[in-house]
Amino acid sequence: MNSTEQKKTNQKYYSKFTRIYVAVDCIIFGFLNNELKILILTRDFEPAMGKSSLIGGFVRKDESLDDAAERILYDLTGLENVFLEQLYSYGKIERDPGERVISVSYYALLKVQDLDHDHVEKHGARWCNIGECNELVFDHNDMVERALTRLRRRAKNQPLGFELLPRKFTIPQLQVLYEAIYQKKFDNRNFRKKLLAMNVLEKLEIKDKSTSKKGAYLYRFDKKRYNRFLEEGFLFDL
Amino acid sequence: MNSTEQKKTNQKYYSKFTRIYVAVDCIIFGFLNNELKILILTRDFEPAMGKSSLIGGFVRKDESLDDAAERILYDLTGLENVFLEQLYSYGKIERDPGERVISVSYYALLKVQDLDHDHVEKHGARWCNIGECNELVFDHNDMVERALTRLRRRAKNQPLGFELLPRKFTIPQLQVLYEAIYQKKFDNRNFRKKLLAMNVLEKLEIKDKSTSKKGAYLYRFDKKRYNRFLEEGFLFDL
DNA sequence: TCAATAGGGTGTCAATTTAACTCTAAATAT
DNA sequence: ATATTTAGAGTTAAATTGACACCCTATTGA
Repeated sequence: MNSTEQKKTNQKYYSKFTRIYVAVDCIIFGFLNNELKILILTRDFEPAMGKSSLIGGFVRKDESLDDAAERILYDLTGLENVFLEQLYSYGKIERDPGERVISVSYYALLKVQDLDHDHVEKHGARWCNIGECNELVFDHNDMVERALTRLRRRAKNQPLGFELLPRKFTIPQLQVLYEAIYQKKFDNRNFRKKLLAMNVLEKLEIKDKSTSKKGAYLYRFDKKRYNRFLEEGFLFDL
Repeated sequence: MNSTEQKKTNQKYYSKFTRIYVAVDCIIFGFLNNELKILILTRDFEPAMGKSSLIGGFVRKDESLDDAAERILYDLTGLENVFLEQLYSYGKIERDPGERVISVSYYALLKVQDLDHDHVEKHGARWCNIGECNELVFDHNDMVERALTRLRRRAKNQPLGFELLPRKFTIPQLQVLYEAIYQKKFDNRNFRKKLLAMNVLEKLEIKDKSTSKKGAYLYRFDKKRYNRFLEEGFLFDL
């Protein structure tokens, strides 16, 4: 059997089954005004026109799931090389009242200072505080909740937090971020101690004075040290 | 706009997009002969006829992803109410050479003593040791690896291990299971200590003498105590 | 019947890790 | 110069973890 015949046979075999619309929905996290937020938009199409939803789109026939997620993220934000991870697939029959649609959710961590806010607003998207966006369409609230759970777990074992801050950041900034993620205060001495003990930060000789008179030293995440750290099998836990 | 018109509009909107075959593949774990194994089968259809693969099938239009996974598991094993959790979705364009297929993987934990082995064999499935089934079709090896990683993580934070043993089991049995899962030895005193400290086991007044002359006490997992335990926010870690 | 065997069951201690805690230093604004 | 504000550092007690060795019990077969 040659390749063409092969394909024909397959298509015949597969054609007994249903094909289904597959969508990707993104939970896009950002850290603004010392708060953890996600991007949402108001739907300008049916079903559920006028309601708030996550940013999503359909998977095209010439792209993988990951590609689709990257494309959707790029279209909205203009950003590439953003932290993006698949989360969970939602497949209830009636989850989208319009049609049978399966949705694969992804969550992204943006450095908001890289963002062109006008571009985002032009697409009708806006930032919504975690915990204040409970009125999303379909099963999007479940998606957000699952994303938060995942983020909280991941941020304990991997230095994910850095993905939400500028490349250069201070330790107090990082602490505020972690406090926003976990919704609780950390002891600053212990936070600093554990963080520096991991030895994945490079201290710069510059201070950031935007938040204090004294000024706080800037640090940079050192990916090489982090990789060494992973190979040695250590665990990151704040 | 009434409901029928609504649906029509949606279909028109959605119809610009591609529909895709969606499959479910199951990584079915079992504990036999003191080893952790998974069920695989030899494909009797194209593509990749004759090669080994996980157990899978296509999602039908009248069932959710979870339903499809349960159905596939039931058809092969005749079992219901089995531990089953969604794992990850695979969406590379060429992952299945026959057609564009997206696969949502699930992993299951079977109590093998509940299993009708003839029934399973009639379906052409067989048990394969973890680590000895590296020659699976498509991306199924990735699926197995991801399932193992997940199982190892979950088994630390939830008493998942019980799902792979009979309802009544001894502590040494459980330890052997955990050693098979993590591929390392545990200290039996520490294992027992931590396990019993969680207070989710009910000790029975019967001994199992199948593995020793002295006999080991049987225990039963106490779901009520476990739920209380979860509500109090404790963590299970061996 | 008694000795040997094979696996089951138990407690302590040292080392490490975690969590709680308070003050001084630096820079700016008044 | 003085007041204000945030950054940054070290100690100790408590809890947790991990290492470690011996006796118990039922069976088997000499």
